[in-house]
Amino acid sequence: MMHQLAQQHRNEQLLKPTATIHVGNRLSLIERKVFNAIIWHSQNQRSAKPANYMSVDLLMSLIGLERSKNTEVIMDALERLTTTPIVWNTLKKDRTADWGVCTFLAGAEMNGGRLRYVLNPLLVEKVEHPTLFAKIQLLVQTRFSSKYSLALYEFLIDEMCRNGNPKTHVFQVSLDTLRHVLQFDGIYKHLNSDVLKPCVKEINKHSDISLVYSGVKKGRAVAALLLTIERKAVQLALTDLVTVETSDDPLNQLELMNDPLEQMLVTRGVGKRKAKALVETYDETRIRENIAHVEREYQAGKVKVLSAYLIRAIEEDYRPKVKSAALPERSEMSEREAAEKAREELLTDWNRYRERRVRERFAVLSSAEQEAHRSAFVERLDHTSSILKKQFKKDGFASRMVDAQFFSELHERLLESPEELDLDAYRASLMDIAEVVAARAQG
DNA sequence: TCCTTTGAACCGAATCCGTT
DNA sequence: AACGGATTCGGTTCAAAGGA
Repeated sequence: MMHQLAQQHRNEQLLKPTATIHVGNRLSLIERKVFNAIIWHSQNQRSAKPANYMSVDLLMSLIGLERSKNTEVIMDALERLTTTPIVWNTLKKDRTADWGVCTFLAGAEMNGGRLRYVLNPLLVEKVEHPTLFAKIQLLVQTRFSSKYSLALYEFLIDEMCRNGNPKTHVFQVSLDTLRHVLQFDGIYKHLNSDVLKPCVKEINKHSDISLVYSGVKKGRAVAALLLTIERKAVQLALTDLVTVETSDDPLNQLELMNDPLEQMLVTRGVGKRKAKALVETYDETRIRENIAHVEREYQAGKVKVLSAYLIRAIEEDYRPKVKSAALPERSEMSEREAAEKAREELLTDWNRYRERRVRERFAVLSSAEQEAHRSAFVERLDHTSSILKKQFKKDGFASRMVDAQFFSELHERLLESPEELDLDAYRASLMDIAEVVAARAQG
C-alpha cells in the first residue's frame, strides 16, 4: 500500500530553489536525496506549519531505498542535515538574496515509523517562495547512484529553467563553477574521467535530459566546458492529452459556456463584456486574424500587454494589408497563401491549447507552489509596464490584464510536454488524436 | 625544430559507504 | 564481518598542442 502511494509520488516534481542547488558544501548522495525529498514534501503540505510529519517508508521510497529497512542511514543523513552548515547562493544567480548560511533542518525526530522534521526558518521562505528554481523530477533522483550525477543534474535543470526551458540549450560553464557545484577539487584528468564521464553516462541513461560536452581550452588547458543539453521527448503525451480533453475540469466548463470566439478573447485577457462587444461588432475573420497577428508580434516581443494591444488591433484592424485583400474567397487563394493561413490557424489553435494547458497545470499545483509563482510574478512586476502595475494595484490578480500576463509568463515555467512546447509536436499529436476526437464527436 | 605541458585512456590501490 | 559499488588518487603510455 505504502509503496503504491510512494510510487505515485515519485512521478512528481519538486521546485528546488536555485540557491540551494549551489550549496557550497559536500553532501553525500543520500543526504542530497533526503534534502530533495523533504523539500518536495514540505512544498506539498497545504498548511504552512513549521513542523511537518511524513512516514519513514515514504521517505525511503522517495530516495530509492524502498526495500531497505536501514533507518540508521536516514538518521545519519538527518543528523548531517541538521548539523552541517550550508552556504547558499555563492554563485549569485538568485536575485532575492546574495548570501546566506544556515543548516538545512532545525531538527528532526523519528517516532514509530514517522518522521517529524522542522525546516530551518531561514530556508523555509526560500523553499515556499522560490523565485528561481529548478523543476527536479523526483523519480529521476532515485535512479542516480553517484552524488555527482545528482548534483550535475540539478545544476543542468536549474540552468534550463532559468533559460526559459528551451528544448535544447547550449552553454559554457567554467571549470571553477563546475568544481564548486560538484564539490570536486581534483585535477582535470580526474574530474573528467572519474566524475564527468560517468555522470554524463548516468544522466543520459536515467534522466529526462540528454547531455554532451566538450572542453573549451585556454592555452593548453581546458578552462571551461561547452554543454549541450536536450530535453528528451517524454512519453506521457497521448494518454495525458486525451484524459484532459474529456475531464470535467470546472475551468473547462466555464470556458465552454462562452462563444468560442469570445472565449478566445477572454483567455487572452480581454474582459468578458468587451469581448462580447467585439464579437458582435466585427466579423469573425477579422478577429481571428488579428488575434493571430497580435500573437506573432507578442511572441516576437513587440507587445508588452497582450489584451490591451489586442483590443486596439481588432478595432483598428492591424492585419497586414496583403492578407486581408486575399481573404474573401478561399478558392482564390494561392497555395502558398492557403498554407500560410492553415499555419496561422494552427498557431492560433496551439496558442489556445497552451493557454488552457498552462491554467490546468497551474490549477493542480499545491497552494505553496501557486503562491510561489504569484509572489515571483509580483516581484517581476516592479520592473515591467506601469499600466500593468496600476491594474494590479486596483484589482490584484482579479484583473483580466494581470491574469493574462501572469499566465502568459507561466508558459515558460509550467509547460513541458512536447506538444506544449513545440508547434510541430502539437500538430503531430493532433493527428494522433484525430480519431479519438472524431469518435467522441459522433458519440 | 625541440621541449614541455596537457589530456585521453587506461590501470590499480586505498578508502568510504551502505547492504547483506 | 564480508561484500560490492562509489570515490579518490597516484601512476603509465601515447598523442596533440603550445611555447621558445
